[in-house]
Amino acid sequence: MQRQARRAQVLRHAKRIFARKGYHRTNVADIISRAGIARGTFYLYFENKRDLFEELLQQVVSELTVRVLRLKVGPGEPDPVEQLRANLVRVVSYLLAERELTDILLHHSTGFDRELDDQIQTFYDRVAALIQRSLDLGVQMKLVRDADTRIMSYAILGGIKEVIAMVSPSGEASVDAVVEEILNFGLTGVARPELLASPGLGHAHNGENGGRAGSFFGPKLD
Amino acid sequence: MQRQARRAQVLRHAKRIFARKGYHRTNVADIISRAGIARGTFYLYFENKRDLFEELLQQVVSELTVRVLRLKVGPGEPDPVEQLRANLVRVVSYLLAERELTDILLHHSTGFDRELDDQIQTFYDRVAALIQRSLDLGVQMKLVRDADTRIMSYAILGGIKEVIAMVSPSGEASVDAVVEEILNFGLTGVARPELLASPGLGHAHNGENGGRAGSFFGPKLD
Amino acid sequence: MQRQARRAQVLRHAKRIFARKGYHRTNVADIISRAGIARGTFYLYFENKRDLFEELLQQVVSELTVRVLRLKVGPGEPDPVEQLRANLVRVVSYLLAERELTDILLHHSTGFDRELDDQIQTFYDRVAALIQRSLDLGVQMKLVRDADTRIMSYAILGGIKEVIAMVSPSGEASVDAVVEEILNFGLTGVARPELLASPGLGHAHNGENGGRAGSFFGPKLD
Amino acid sequence: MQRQARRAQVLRHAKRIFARKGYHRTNVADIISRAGIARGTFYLYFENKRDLFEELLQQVVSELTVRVLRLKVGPGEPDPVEQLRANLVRVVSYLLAERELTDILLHHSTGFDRELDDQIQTFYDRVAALIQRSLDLGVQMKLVRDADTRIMSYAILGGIKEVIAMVSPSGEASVDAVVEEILNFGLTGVARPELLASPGLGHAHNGENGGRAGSFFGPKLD
DNA sequence: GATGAATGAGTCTTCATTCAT
DNA sequence: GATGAATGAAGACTCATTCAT
Repeated sequence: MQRQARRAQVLRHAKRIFARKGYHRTNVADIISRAGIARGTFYLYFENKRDLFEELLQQVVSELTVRVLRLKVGPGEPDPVEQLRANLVRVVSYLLAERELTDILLHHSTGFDRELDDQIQTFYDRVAALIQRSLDLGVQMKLVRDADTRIMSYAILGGIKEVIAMVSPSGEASVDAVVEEILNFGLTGVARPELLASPGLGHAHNGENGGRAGSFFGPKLD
Repeated sequence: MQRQARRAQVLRHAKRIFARKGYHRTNVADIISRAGIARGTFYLYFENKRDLFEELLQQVVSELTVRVLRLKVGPGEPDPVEQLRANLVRVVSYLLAERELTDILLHHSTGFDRELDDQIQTFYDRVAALIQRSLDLGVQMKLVRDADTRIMSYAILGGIKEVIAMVSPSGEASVDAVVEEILNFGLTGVARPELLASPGLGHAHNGENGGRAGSFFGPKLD
Repeated sequence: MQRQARRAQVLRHAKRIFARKGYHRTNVADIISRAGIARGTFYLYFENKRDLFEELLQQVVSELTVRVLRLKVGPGEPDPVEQLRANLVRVVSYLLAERELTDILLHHSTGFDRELDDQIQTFYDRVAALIQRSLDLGVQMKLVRDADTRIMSYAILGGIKEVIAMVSPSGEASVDAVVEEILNFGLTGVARPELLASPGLGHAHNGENGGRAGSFFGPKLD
Repeated sequence: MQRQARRAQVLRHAKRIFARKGYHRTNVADIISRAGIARGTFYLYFENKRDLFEELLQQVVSELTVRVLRLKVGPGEPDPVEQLRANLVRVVSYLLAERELTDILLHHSTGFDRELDDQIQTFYDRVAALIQRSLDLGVQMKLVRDADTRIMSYAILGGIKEVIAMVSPSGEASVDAVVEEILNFGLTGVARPELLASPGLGHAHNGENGGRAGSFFGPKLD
């Protein structure tokens, strides 16, 4: 287990450097000097640089995969939104806690390899598929409007990624606050709810802002 | 002009290769062999590989910058949503028309250089700021719910990016369809509008159709 | 003759640049941009860069060769020292007038080519041989001490080169002053003549500095 | 020490090649193939080609610097000429022993770099200054004729350089013989001493053996 | 296991020279 | 003759990986 400890130590240092400089600007010399090991030792624990990087990437990916659960419907199951919220809390808290892995995933997980690129893309596709499934469920339950849930799911995924990317670097951010914003946004968009509660987009009630909403969420073109 | 034509030719080929393989896996040999020019010729038109890449990147960035207009409010100005839609149409149609540049921007614009990275980040921040400004405007006009518009703006930006990234490679997407999905999603989220104007979720006022979404868009925990 | 004028123009500009930067740091682009001609035009007048450089070098070399005359002895011939002085005046005045060529010869005429190197070396050897011949003549006439005239000749040559190199860059220097210093030095070295006018080196007369000269120009070891 | 041995090995081979071909015609491939090392190994020990060359150059320069001592005057100090001789013996024996470095210094130490060029020039200027100081001392002691000691010092320096350059390649020169020739030449020039103490040439005092050299070391023209 | 010296394939970049217009 | 775009050989340097100790 000494072996595992060493590996972990190197991974820890490499993680930090990869997060900061990305894969290509990080060289093995950086890693070993930070980790305080010899060049040869590095290759005792990792097949090569790419292998180490891949391991870090798979670490995030699998941690995240574990944290995203399929929504369950049925008697006795928690409210779907609660399930969403719980998913988000698990994901976001991990991402914010593991800022370096997050940075690697969001900023440096692209462009070495068809293989790694695909791996990441597959992960995102899986997440998007889960989101889409939830949406489809919502549509079935008439809770979600009947739109292109595939596009929706990627929009939500992208929103989450970008918010996390934005929030991540700047020190401490409240997981809950971020989750609520994402959740609200994903569910309701930006519009004030009372302006929307009429059939169709843009047929807003006349609210207190005297009819101008009509011109804001105006009629769709299509 | 002969000169400009040559440059354009090289840019065209390089664009394709960079889009496919990214910056690091693309070498000058790839570019020149595709472009059918000699090694020296390349350096006649570009200072170096990075310079060429930067030019492509700045091309997208500046084209997009031009296409995103600040919303204007006031008598005689078009409906804000129309302005949003117009922005989106300009942006999305460009991105879908310039698939390769889009790929470069979305997948390969990170990790060589502090400088280039910053340039891209600055661009995105500018876009997010424009979005946020529109949202703030909406809040003032009581059309947008009063939430963290900064986070919202990044969520929207991220949504757009991810949808474009998903839709771009297939090449079969209609600009209008994509724009409408994004717009609807951004404005109203996923929920059926008539379910929203209820207590519990987010900052919603107490609307008239209380409680129907109770089980799905249920009360926040915090 | 238009052709010769063009050539001369290019040579003039190239001369200045070569003098300043040497052969290797000077590139064809430097020369043509200074000379205001196109790249191709350069090769209309010169076979290549080396050819141009060689021409400049041969220009100095042949000018100098012409200026160094064999000493003539015999009734009616001028005093040998006058002949030396005249040689020096011709050489030095040329070198100081043609500072750029001088710089090229003294600082940048080495290290491209066995051939050019040899050419320069041959030139210097020829000059040294002429000097040696003068010295041998002097020895015959019992005016020059009987030493290794070959070494002497190179010492004189080196002295001249170094003095010219030192004097050359700093603007105007009097040809006559330089010539006299060289001549005096070459003929008499540094010692005060009256301390030497005794047989053998180092058997100085007791001068006004009370005998310490004896210890200064002390007895030779060999 | 293993490291130093390797460095020394590379330096040794590089020295030989640089001496033979100069800086520009020598490429890294030459050096490594001679040294029997791989390309990468070269850069393990030297930052780049210039760095290696600079090191060789500084090696000669500093060895020589150490070997040239300021003349000391005062009771108990050795005879000044002995000190000169000792300096020369140290310098010349080093230069003849290190033929390759000598070649590099004398033939290939010019024209890559303002910086290196300056370094060499500074070295020569320092040596010339030391020589000048000795001469000034001699003037004070009335042992050296009162002439432009600055020019004299460069003349002496140049003489030494040229003699060494001439003598070095053959490899058959005796240090002592060369030193004596240089010393005699520097001190007494070429003239037979007994002919010098006459009016007419240079700054000679009127000595007792007036006029015998009249026809050879005749009156100056100016 | 650990070390770090050695490796060499891979890339970029320069620049003298050519040649079609 | 003049031009300047194009050429490509030559060379420097990097860095992930190997291997003898």
